Amino acid sequence: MATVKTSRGRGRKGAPREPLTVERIVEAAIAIADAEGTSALTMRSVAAALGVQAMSLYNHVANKDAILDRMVDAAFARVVVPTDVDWRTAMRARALAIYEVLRAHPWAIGLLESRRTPGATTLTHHDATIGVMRRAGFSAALVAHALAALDAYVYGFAIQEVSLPLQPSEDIPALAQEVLASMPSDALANLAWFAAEHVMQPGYSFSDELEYGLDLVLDGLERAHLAARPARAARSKRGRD
Amino acid sequence: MATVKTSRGRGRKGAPREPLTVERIVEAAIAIADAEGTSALTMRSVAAALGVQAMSLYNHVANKDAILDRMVDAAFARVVVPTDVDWRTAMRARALAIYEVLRAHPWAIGLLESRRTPGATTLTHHDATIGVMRRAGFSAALVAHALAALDAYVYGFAIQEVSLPLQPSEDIPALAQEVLASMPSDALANLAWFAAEHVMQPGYSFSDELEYGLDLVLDGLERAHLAARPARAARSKRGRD
DNA sequence: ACCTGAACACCGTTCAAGT
DNA sequence: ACCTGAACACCGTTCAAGT
Repeated sequence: MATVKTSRGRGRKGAPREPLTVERIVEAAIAIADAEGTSALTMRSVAAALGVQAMSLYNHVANKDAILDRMVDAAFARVVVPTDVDWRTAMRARALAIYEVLRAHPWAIGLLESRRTPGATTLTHHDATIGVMRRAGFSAALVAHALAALDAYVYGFAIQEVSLPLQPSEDIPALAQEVLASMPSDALANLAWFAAEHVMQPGYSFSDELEYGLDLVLDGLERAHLAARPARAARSKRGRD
Repeated sequence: MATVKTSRGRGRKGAPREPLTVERIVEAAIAIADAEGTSALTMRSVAAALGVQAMSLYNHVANKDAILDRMVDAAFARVVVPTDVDWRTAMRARALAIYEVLRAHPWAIGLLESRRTPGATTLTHHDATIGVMRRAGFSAALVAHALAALDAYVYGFAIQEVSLPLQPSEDIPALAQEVLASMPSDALANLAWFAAEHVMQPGYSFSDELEYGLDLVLDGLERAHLAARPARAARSKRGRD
């Protein structure tokens, strides 16, 4: 079919300007998933974006699953854990950074579930995170509580936000009206109350809920931390670390 | 190929014993997803389980997406919200029930993300949930906080659990050892400390973390609830409702 | 060593044809 | 009204062949 051979991708010297690498493959895959969603992410589409045939990818990655693993790792590489502030500030910043990544790359949420082999980046990140709490005097058990609770909350919040019926810009009140109209009016009286009282109010935005719950969890952890070691906590107020 | 026509699925009277319905299709789809995962869930596999051709399904459902929507709705139909107990007991039971559903049907977690059209069951469930808090005197804003925080936590916890590297029965300590051995030993000192101190301890089970974080969130909500209406809360201690 | 055409065994879905 | 065979335009992946 295609009788014309393009010379794109080749420099003046005749050598391939951009040789195919795992990094370039993952980069192209992320760009496609960001722009068109995971359903558009196929071996053929990734290859096409790189000006290559689908089968060439198999020279650099084992299969599509390997690409998905790398994509998650690459996305989370952007989450930095601040180490020069107190644990609460650091863990709060980390949670918000993870949330931003999941917002920017919604496909990462769906992929979290199926990826089971943490990359080097993920391991380093967790090491830094644990370090923040360890230096603040957290017991290993409390570190486990904090990691599980904070990550669960952020992941789950991102999931909820993605699965909302409509984009933020669209008319949520209108949808609420329509849904309510389709049912016996008194069957969903509480939902109607909630919609009228809250969801349909002018400034409503689900995203605003993120920090409320996050601070709820951080409050609880702080309380547990102080209860476990009140002496040292008081001592560290005046002095080092 | 298949020259033998079976008479299974037909009663003695010659009439189809189990006519194809949306309910039977969804039921079969759930059974397949539970047993073999979503990757085994195809129009052809669902049809085969019902002793029918793939194309017959289209007489009862619009497409595969419609089946997925129905599956999520059917799974969550099993979550009941107790209405004869105080709000905290009710919301705690609801959270644990949702968690149980997500554990029993791990495919539901992955589907949560993409399903955007709530069914009648989902709406009724939310109405009952809002009712529990409304009757306890929650403001609409606090109801929103509670719903977002609790659901985020439970969904996120289920996601984390599914994405754990290994099944509970397998040897997590062994994996931890292997991972640590593959890196420079001091590069992941905090992770090593955490693993030795906590993950590799005999009784370790990630599932145990669920209730800790759940109670953390419930504590925070209770505090907010009491702070917002201390007078009425005290009054309801002695008396009606 | 890296790239590729052709092919395989699958998908979801359409359509015209059967009863 | 409901079921179906054949076909379409896709998938991920293998393999033998090219350079």
